[in-house]
Amino acid sequence: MEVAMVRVRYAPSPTGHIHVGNARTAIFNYLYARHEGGTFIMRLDDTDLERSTEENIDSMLADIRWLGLDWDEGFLKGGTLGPYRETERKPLYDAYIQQLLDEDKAYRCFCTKDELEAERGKAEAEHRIYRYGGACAHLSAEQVAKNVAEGKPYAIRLRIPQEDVVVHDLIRGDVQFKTEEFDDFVIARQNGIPIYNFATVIDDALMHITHIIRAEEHLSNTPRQIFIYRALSFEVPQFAHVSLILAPDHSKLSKRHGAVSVGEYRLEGYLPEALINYLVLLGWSPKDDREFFTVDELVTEFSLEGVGKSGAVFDKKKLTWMNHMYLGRKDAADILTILKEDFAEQYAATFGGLREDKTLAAIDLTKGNAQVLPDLFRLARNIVQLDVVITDEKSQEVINSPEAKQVLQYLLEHFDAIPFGQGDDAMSSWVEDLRNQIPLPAKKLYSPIRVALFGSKDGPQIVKLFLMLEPSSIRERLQKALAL
RNA sequence: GCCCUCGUAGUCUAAUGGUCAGGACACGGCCCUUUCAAGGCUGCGAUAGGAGUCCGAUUCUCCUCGAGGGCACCA
Repeated sequence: MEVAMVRVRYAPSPTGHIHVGNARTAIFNYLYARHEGGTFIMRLDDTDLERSTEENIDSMLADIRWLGLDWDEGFLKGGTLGPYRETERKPLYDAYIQQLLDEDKAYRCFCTKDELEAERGKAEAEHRIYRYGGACAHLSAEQVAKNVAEGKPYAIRLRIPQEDVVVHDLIRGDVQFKTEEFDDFVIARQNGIPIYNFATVIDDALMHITHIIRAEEHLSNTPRQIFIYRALSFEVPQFAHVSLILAPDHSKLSKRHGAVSVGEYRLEGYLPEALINYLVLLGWSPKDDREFFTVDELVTEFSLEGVGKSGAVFDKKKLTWMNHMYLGRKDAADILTILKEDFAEQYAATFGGLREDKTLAAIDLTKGNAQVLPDLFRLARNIVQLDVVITDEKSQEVINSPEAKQVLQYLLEHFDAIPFGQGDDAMSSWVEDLRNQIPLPAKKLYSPIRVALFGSKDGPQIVKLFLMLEPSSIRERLQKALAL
């Protein structure tokens, strides 16, 4: 027997940049597909014409590409089961709606909005659960024909069988729903456009999606979707509902909580590998203590069994910490490429016109102290620019101290003794030996030097600064600092 | 209101019907180091509450509470 190939999809509504919650869903789908050797499909749920602009589609795709989630089939990629935009699939929806009508599994509902509202209001007043009363459920063929002939507008409702439904969820187990919770719901509006639950089922079924991995908010709608699968004799796929990502106050993550989209994190200077790593850990865990994973490692390790059930609060501090770790380990050359592309303006302002090896060295020297990419401009500027800007008050105090004068004075007087060009070891021992030359505690001795050369009492090792900077530049910096 | 889901420290999480409930972020201390970061050690800190089953429950059952989601001719 042939094992069915895993096919999963990511079906965003292109309304702009991708929300981190959506991004995590995309990542889970991607990882599952890759882990199973399956197919990852990209479909556009672009029926919201107002918001689904080309511009929004572009920024959404930019986010996906930035994360590195390449898809095998679908929008812009093609495939045999397209089209892959919902707006181009209307004829398919129409055909299946017609089929349901022909088989009397669905019917035309001529009720007006007012009538339905009255019905709903009455139910509420009587404290009953509102369900569609079924006024149009059993109209005679003649009556229907007459209404249609008269041009009465109608929606299409699906007949719901009197049976309980169980959703077999790969993350949550069996979830039971009672038949009385459902009424004959609308699958196509008066204007003929199908509602989301219908379109998505047709799309998923026709594209032979085997596993639907999506956010928990869809769990309650899954029974309705299952009714549609059954009515059309489609095979019901496997479901996996992932819990939501929450704001620190446990509310929905929104703009008022700061950055919420992938695009914003990119602009703030986060690395895609750090974002992915962090996002994956929100809801998924290996069964051990490991926390750092490359995408390749995630592909081998990922499983739906490892996905948790409870909602997760988005903790930017931990993301930032993780980004910091990734930055410290990343090649300076790779960092430089990103700075040039994503932070062109700041790059030009800080490193413009500079020899690239100088820039690389400065980045290499300071990347371990950066939390997000733009930090590098602040940190590296004092290395590559002629004038040193003192970064904070504490550092200012250090350079103003009498000990600082003493140290800087000494260095200038013995400038010729500094072993420039004689290698790391020589410089190292010279820096070491300073402690014998100047009778000061290490802290008092070294921090003024760092402030003079780097603008901050914290940062690179003194030895590295002496090795990295031009001797003439060092002399100048010492003089300037002394003159302060 | 009805339905569904979830509930381990401030946050992300691991584990177990029976060892000190483990790791990470954050926070505090110590070590290392010329500083910060990194690294090492360490401290603070959790099984929402109540019943029940059991020799024993954080784990199984029920109730309560809390949080989130869904109930549309939105997606």
